[in-house]
Amino acid sequence: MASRFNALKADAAWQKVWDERKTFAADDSSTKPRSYVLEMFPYPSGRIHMGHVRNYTMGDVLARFRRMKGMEVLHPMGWDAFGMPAENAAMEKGVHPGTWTRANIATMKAQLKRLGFALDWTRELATCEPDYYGHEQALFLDLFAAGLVYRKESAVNWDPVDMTVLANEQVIDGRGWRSGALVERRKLSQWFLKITDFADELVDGLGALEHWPDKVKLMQENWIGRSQGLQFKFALTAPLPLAGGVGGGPDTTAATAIGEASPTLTPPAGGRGIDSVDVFTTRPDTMFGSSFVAVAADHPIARAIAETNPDAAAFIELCKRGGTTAAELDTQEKLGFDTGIRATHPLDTTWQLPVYIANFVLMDYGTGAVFGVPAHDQRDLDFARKYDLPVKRVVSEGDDEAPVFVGDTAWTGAGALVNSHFLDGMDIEDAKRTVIERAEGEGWGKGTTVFRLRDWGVSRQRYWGTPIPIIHCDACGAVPVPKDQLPIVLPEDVSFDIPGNPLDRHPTWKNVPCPSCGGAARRETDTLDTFVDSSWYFIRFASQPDAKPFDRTGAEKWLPVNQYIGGVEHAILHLLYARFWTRALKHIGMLDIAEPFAGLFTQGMVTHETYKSADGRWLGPDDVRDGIEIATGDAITVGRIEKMSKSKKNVVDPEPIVDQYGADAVRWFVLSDSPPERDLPWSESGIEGAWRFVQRLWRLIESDGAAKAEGDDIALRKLCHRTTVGIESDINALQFNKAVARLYSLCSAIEKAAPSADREEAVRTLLLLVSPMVPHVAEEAWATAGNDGLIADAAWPIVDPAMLVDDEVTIAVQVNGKLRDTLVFPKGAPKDAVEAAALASEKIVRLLEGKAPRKVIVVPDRLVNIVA
RNA sequence: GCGGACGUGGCGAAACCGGUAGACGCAGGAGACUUAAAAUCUCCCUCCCUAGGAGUGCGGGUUCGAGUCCCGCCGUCCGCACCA
Repeated sequence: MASRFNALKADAAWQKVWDERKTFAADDSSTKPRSYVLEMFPYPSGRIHMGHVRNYTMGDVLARFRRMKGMEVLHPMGWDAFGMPAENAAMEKGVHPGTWTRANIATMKAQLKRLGFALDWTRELATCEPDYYGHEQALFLDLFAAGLVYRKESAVNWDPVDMTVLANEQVIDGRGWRSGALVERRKLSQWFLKITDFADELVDGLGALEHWPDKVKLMQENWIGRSQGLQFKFALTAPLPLAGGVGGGPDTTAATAIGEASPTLTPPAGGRGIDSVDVFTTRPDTMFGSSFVAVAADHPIARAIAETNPDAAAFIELCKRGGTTAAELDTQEKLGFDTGIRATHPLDTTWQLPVYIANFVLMDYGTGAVFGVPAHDQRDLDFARKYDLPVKRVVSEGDDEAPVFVGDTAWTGAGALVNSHFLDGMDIEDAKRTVIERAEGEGWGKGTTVFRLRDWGVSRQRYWGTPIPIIHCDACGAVPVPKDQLPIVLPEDVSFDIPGNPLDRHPTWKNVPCPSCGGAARRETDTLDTFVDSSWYFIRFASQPDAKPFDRTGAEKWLPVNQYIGGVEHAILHLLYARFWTRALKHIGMLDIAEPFAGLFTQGMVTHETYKSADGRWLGPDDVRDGIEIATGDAITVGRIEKMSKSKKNVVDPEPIVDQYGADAVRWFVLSDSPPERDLPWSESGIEGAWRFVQRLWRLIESDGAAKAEGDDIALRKLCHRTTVGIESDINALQFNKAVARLYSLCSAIEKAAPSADREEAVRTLLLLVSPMVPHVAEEAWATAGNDGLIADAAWPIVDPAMLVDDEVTIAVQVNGKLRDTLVFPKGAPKDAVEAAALASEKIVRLLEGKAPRKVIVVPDRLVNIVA
């Protein structure tokens, strides 16, 4: 027998066997209990990285484990294959995005295969192929027919580098999430999905997601940003004439409260001018504390005034120049411009409030106008102090009920209403309710819910995406492409030598007859945001008929995904969109699943030390040995352990590591040590340790079974059963680091044990237990030991509960809570016997010096604490 | 600013419901085997003034007993950000 496990040879051999036998293909018609294990599918950027290896290894262990436990497991893989990098490559290298993407897929697929993942490759899909995106177009049309898709001209986030529109979610600190370029505001006609129709459900549904991290649920909740309050009108004392460009009804670019066409301004009966201003507040209880009204710089009132007032126009310009980054907002002073207009307080028509234009009011939240209550809002207080506006207390701060509020910290806490007429003495919640009821009764306001979430703009001015199946006709408007004409396939003959979208200048693809009237018309040349592609791929994995996106019954057999695993960077975007899409499909009756992902796990990143040369260049791990730069011989500085990134050069490419150590060592390493939700520091010595363990397993198997051993080893047998239960719970909780520790312990115990029948059985158990993690060496050993079939198909060891019971326990003996001695007792020994033995212990007798203990606490089978 | 998570040896980390802190691994040290090296095996490995004492970021508290619970600080990381 060979003394070393030849990973290179064994890996390839077993991968071939799994492939040929389609071992991991999921059977749709199986009657076994089902489990759908899914990792977020990769973007085919070129090569897999360690983050992929870690992500897919975790899912793989779970999938293999569940198969061994007798479940029918769906564990598929595909490619999130549309997107910008392919077009960038096209521009840089003159290669077609499709050619580049498909080559990357081939490379990465081969790399994944070399890691031995138990994937059902028969269901592989790539979102860039017409047999995927054609079905997506059909779904888009279904949503369109259901009224969940609409087109509107709107101010959008325009990324000048990527030359495309970004969703709000894709703008970070005013910059494009991918390009990092400063985002501009542009007006474009865009397609939107009505995610806001589901805003309430998307928040409420989070409550039922027991197996999601609280952190992610909280992030989604904050993102959706539901606020309940009162929307109401302040009447203006004199109508404001509408100047030039602002005339007519509600402004379509202004954000409105969700679910209502709430006008931000109301023309008076005569149809001329603005006579009121709508505001939204979450604190209607504080209405008697208000001292001003403030509108956003781009509010219709502000614009109307700017038409005739140059000072106002100048102030609006000043507001627009203000920065939007965190630091700028923090330091920016609250500025206002008194318009001279006065608003009438709805609860006291003799009370008039000044209307300001203010730089801290946002047009795209609520109604773009607020009323200020300085005593109970810090921002309002800063503003009031600056412009010398009244500061009136309406919620008592402890025992302070004085009407005039002094100090510079607003009181936002609980308290009883004061100085508020009919609200006096109520608590905040009662007062809110009372004011809303009154507003609704008197018709000047309405209880409303406002969301931070906006509708999802899905139009992208790019080539490499799903074509939006719409044709624009001058006579008929936007006409859906008839379903029998799907898929609308991207034209191959495109070039990327000029910036912009090649579809827009394609002569034959773009110009088509109108499906409705037959006249000359143009295809929509925008493509869908790639987040649409990833919003339903998990459904297509579960069911992939040719003629439709999925079969409802087929999909419902597998869905929801039992365990979804991926990076926390998708906590909002992808996961929110997929939750929305699932609800939208339910809404139109295509799928009856409440939530797409029953369980979610967000894994940590793979990190590595960083190195810098003497002259400050970043160095890669291969450039460095024993603290010196190999090329120059100079000493290097070791920097922080950080996420692997090309810019810091601290990337370790998995492929050469697999070449050198084999798939099992890599898999074992990424499962070891660090808890999976935390970052994993990659290290050369760590992978060597993992490789040593694989070899150690192999030696153990080789040394076993030469001659049939006889006899019992009850302790070892018990350890096997205990380890088995432990690992089951570790894997179910995705705590692979703990499972690894247990396996090391079992391995050591077997190595130390004398030959016996139990030891032989223990080796067999160990093999089964490690097989989800290191499947190649496990298969090789399984076959070498003469077992029939694959270990991948073998059953998980059965635990005998009787074997989990210990008959002896070690009892700690403490004096005043400090450990002084230990005693071994049969399990369940009577309290007084244990107490007597503890008090009789030599060490305890010496410590007590003859004094009687004041108290003795006995915890059965655990400890004795003597209080001296 | 708001919200959240986390702080345990040289390092990654364990510790069920408040009950023997540091399992397991990495690095390091000593020894065995070997002509030698590698591999492998055995032992040591929190700190200190070592019959003992101290110790889970710091300071208090509850308890027979606190890494774990409570209060107050300090620090690190993550998310959101003028959200009315």
